[in-house]
Amino acid sequence: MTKYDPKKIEKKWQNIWEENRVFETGEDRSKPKFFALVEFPYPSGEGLHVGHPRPYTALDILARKRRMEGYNVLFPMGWDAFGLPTENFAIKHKIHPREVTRKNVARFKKQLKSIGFSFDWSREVNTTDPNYYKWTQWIFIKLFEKGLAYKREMPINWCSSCKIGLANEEVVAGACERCGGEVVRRVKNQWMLKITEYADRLIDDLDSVDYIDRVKAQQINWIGRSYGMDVKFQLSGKDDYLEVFTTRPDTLYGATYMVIAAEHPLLDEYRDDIENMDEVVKYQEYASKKSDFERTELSKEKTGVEVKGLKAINPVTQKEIPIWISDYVLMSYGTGAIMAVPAHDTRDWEFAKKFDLPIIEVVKGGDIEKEAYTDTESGVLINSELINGLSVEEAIEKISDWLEERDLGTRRTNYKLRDWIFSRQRYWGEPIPLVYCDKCKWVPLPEDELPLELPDIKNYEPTDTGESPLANIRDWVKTTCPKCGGEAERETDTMPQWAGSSWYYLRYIDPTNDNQLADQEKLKYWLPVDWYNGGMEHTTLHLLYSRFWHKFLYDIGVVPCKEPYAKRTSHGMILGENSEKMSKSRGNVVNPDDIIDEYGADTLRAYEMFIGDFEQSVPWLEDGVRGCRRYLERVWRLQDIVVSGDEYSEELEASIHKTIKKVTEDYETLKFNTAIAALMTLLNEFNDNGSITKADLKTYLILLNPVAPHITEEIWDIMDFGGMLNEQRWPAYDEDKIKEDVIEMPVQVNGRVRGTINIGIDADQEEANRLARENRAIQKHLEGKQIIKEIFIPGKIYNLVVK
RNA sequence: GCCGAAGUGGUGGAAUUGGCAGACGCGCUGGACUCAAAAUCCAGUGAGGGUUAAACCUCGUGCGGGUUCGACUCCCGCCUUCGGCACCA
Repeated sequence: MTKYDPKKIEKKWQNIWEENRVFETGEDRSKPKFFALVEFPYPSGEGLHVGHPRPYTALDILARKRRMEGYNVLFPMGWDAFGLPTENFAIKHKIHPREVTRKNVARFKKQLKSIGFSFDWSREVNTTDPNYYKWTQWIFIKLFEKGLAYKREMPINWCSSCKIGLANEEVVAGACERCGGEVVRRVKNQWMLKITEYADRLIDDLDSVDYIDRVKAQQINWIGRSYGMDVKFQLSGKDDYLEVFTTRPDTLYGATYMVIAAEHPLLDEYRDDIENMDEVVKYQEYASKKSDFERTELSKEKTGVEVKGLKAINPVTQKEIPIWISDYVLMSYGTGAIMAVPAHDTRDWEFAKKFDLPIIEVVKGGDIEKEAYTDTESGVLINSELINGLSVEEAIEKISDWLEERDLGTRRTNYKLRDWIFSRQRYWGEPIPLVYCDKCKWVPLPEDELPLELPDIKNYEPTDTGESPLANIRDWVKTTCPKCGGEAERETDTMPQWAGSSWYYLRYIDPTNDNQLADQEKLKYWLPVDWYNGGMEHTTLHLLYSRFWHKFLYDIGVVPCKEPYAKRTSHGMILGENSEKMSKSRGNVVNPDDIIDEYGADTLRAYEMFIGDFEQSVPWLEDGVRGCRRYLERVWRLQDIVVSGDEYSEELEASIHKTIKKVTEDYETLKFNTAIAALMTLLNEFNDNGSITKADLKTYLILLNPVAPHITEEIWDIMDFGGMLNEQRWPAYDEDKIKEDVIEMPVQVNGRVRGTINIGIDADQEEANRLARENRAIQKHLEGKQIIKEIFIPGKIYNLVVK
């Protein structure tokens, strides 16, 4: 027997698969289809680390298995290649981002190919390819035409020393990552997408898809739908009011003051009435330096300033109450103002205690001297004239009706979800294909002018006015209006990286179509994606954005179904040996190239899957890699013990059927670690048995093939089993062959196992009792005791309770 | 802080979803083979007690309570770690 030499056989089989186009997807519509999708990577300069192949191997296993089960499988790969790190690299090293991307993609592709994934490379897409982003721009224009894209003033992070806008990532502890300068919030006119218009559908349609529960929960909570009221508080002595959103109008009698966001427009409007404007402005400056995240931290000390000279009137008590500003109220949620009910809200309570504001209990049950009473679900209203004695639920209804009758409030659904800030003042993104004309305002480019290509420039730094670098190319910016032919200027903002990744799965279906995003018939056959696996870190942004775009495309008749992904699962992260996140700065990054070089791609794949629960994060341990290599060596040596025979060995038959069942089910439920453990167990049984038939080995190789495709193909070939392994049928199992007639049943006395009895699978309690009494170990625990209760679970356990 | 997860031997993890805790692998210990080493093979391996050896007993799934004949699994309250928090992707 030859030596197991992964270097040789892996390259060999990768070439054979490629030459024979084994994994290219056909259009055989008679077969059931299986569209398996993994999140396409961002081709960073660092290349792959061992975290990347984890989800890819998982879905590769499913793709390979489904092919053997007779499915027409689409398993594609591409590049999410626009983005900030490439641009920053380009700025630093004076290399065009296109060139950086080209190199990175080439490296990634070579690495992925060396792992032996069964991707259909003929369908590769790249978001930075003009033929691709033509359609990203096309979708944006459609959104614009349907009124779902609009411009609005939004705060951005502004480095006061570099004079450029910064990504959140570039702001470290309130300072600019590049220069350490102070970062403040500054408003900028930004393109926004109305994802909020789809909020209800994005929640409700989750009922129709098979996503793991924690993904659904995260999406629902992120959208944050709540039912409540907009309540008007009249401004004292003014013909104007301050509106708040509240989910608890029943606590209105307990509203003893109001808090508005530091950016609330009211402050500007009534600046002449405000007696302490200096103090207010100072606080506004203070708040502008904080992110929303820092502002809402509960643990921190509450800060705020009373707005003197302005008062509001509580609509039910008619009492005048003060208005404060504080950074715990955000302009981006609700109306940017709250009615504070300190007795029943923790933050309001802390604020009231600190600034000595009145606290009025309106729901009975807590001790408001000690803390806010917030767990009010079963409470009863007090100190609330109109609704005293009512339950919270009844009180909400009654007071809401009362307010609506008097035009003091309106029932409304509110969302935490905010519209999507779509503009970036950056170079390396899709240009927004709009033109501004004084006469016609914003005008989209006609379809035949797409793609609007990114112009070549030398300097990628944003301008010091905060505009994108494109604004400096006057020739490019100056254009004519497509509508009236007059003078016009191009939009210089680009799109965020999310744009290209919001619809890439569609392009795989028809990657070279020049006339439309994808052919209708093809979309009808392939959609929806049957199984989409990706990281939990993409649950709220990418996944939601792409569901939003898909729904929009459904609305305009481009795609045939409401949801893009029928099923969504999620993998855990692979950590470094020190159990910390792999990163260059921590120096714990493991490169798959090194693993392949030393142990082979099959070992890498097997370890990636055997390492632990697929859905959990887990540290990478090189010792474990060696264990998988040893396992494959043992598989290789099975060749030594093969004897002829087209039937399963009698002694192994039951185990083989059991393993087929276990492996088949475990692959489908992402329990790759236990599938491999079962294969290891069967291998041990093979070796204990001393010999195996050809049939035993054939089935074994097929079951292992999705995990370790190269070694199994090679053994199949050496054994001359005929054809290629990847063309074989997935084995079936026979339930009758697995069933055991007699089982070893544990017998407990007072809940502790004291022995086991061999008992027929269908035996009854009487039989169990007889056998248990015959068993000496069990007998010992029954002597001199009285049986007061017996629990017998057929086929499982027998428990005797004695006294 | 808010939302979502996780916590089991020296170690990665397993446990048919309330029924023998620790499958499978790693590591370690001992043995075989070898001039020797590596590789390979065989045996052992949760902790404590007990025995010449076994049997056997007690404890044990982050911490504290609870439900149950029976809890890693369910309930209540904590602690710790990880993912996300909207311009990293």
